[in-house]
Amino acid sequence: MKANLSDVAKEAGVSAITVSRALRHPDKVSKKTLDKIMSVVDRLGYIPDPAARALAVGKTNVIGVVVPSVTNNVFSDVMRGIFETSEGSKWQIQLGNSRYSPLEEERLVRTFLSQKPAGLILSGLEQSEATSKLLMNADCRIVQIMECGPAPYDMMIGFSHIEASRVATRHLLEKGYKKPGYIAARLDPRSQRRLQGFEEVTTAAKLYDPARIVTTPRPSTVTLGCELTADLLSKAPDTDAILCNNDDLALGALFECQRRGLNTPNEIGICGFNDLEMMAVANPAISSVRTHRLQIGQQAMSMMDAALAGPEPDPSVIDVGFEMSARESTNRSAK
Amino acid sequence: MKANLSDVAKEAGVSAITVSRALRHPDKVSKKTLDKIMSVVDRLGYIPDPAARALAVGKTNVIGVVVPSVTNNVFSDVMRGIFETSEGSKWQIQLGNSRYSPLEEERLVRTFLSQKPAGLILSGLEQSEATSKLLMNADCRIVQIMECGPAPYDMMIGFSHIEASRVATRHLLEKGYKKPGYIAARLDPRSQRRLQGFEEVTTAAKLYDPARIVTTPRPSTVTLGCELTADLLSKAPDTDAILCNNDDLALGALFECQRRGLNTPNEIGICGFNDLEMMAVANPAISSVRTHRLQIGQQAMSMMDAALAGPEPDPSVIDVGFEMSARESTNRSAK
DNA sequence: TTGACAAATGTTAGCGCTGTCATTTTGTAT
DNA sequence: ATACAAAATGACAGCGCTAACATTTGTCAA
Repeated sequence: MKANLSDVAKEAGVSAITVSRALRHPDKVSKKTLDKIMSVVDRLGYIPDPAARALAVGKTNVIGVVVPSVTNNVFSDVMRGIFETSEGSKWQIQLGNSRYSPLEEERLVRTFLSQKPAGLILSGLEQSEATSKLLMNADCRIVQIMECGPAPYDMMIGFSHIEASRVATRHLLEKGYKKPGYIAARLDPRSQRRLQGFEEVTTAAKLYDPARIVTTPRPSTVTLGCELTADLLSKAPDTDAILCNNDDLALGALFECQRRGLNTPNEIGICGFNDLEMMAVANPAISSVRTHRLQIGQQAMSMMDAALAGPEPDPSVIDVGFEMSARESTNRSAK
Repeated sequence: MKANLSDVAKEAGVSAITVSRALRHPDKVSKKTLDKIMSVVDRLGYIPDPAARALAVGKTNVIGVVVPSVTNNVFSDVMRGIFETSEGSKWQIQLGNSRYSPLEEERLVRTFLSQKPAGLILSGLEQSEATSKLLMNADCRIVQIMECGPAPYDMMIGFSHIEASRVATRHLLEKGYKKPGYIAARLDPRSQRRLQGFEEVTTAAKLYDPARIVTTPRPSTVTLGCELTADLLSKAPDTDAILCNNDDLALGALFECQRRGLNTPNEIGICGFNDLEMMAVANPAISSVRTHRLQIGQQAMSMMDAALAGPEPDPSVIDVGFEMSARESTNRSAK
């Protein structure tokens, strides 16, 4: 019932390989036969079988994407960028959710590699030993996203998390906060580097106090932001600012402070991370570090496309940076 | 360099087909040879080539999932459910983002079908004419998610959006609100049915006023919730409650009302839709209609798995319902 | 007109796997 | 020991496509 290459070939009065060429390398076929073939393809509604092609060529059009979470706002933005940019191209995006587990990531990479993908997009700098080995020997292009660091497998796009949190911490200190705390959930490597940036800067300013750092392995939610804030404030009631590992927590922190009648920013400053759109419209508007999530997704896909299409993309490592979005929630002098 | 079936066969001293059987139908192979083959498989690190298998069998292990948005919280929860439940199974999830466009959905369905997938998971009741035709003739199982309605292609899991908004609207009326408004963004078919439920109930109660309905095709955000609320309040300043098409808008509505010094719930009630976790911790806590998004994803995948594994899943159409989460933001008498 | 070369098209074989059917081995009852 | 069925294994072909090489056709200059 479904037409295949030789059906089209027969109908067009040419050989199968000519049809194949017409479809894959139209410039290798004369205008006349090309037209004829195309009209037959249309008429028969022919659609090539990707499995047969994959078998013959030893490669697929699959680009595997491994993200640690599909619900996290950060990665949904990245994913959107990837999907948008791949649209219309021949690349077939295949998504895997590693749930922040290096082992699950390894399993996914294995599955993807068995499909002989054209490319792989992975999150972060560190993979399990085994995954690393797989990737080194992989016969496909690789883009690492979210972070910038040394020794990429291939290509890379992201920013420095430690530098971003240094900037946010300095912002709090500049605003005059003297007893800054830190709350974090789900300490993946990137979160840990952000915490590290906070510790560095506060230590240098002689304002470091481990009692003001509250973390949990639980996944981040707004509700958890409330709980961590409550925790922090019970352990160290004199805390005058909270740097939050992400915006969910920051919103939760704000809600919790409101509930306790603590004025933000005067009694307590709050700063988030990522700068989700809602930060700007909260009351008070919440300061945050803007990260370029959509752009990371888009450019990761563009780099991949470029690398697969032809000449090497230049550069192959991109630091997209970040910006401090200072708002009311840390503007102590205001009001 | 990479081992294939016959490498394993040679090494194990059997024929290729026996290795194939050992892997696919272990019960058709004697214990002794099975053990030998498995040890060789391990030693050689043999991984079957899915493309070759697909070509031989005329079917893949792919399950295509088409969602209208990868950033929308609703669908990220659904996706999480699907990914979680598929983990460990042989099914390979492939995700497509239709961006709420029936044409893009059609393109995706075409691409998926060309891969001879085992199954397809689609969002919503209505597809383009062409998509419908494709799906009717498709040689794979289909699960429609998010909504329940008549005439499923195959299987279905969701809830009644119109009934859900009727319940929410009645909740507002029961709480004594007399001039309820409605704000909505991105009017997909499901949003439209929710609006319809609101219109029905307010009309029946003789409280319907088109001036209190503000909609936009723009994608939903918290910021947009602020804007739509501002719009609504400028058009109909005496509005005493807002039913929001989703929780992003509801949070925006709350922020905007706070900014205007309007007390929620006394001067203005606010109700959202979906009941994202953050609704419960806002100040005041925001009423919403809880929808079972994770469950929809999980069960959609279970149904699919069951249908592909063996006997027909029963039932093949599931209404997971919803619950009204009444909170402070609509509790007029409180405080 | 002819030869030389490029462009266009065709032939053949094979990618790695599994369905079908044929054959061999094993187990069981007489 | 024999007969017979059931279990286990194997030979072969083919899924639909494309790389590599082979052949034909077309073009142009001498």
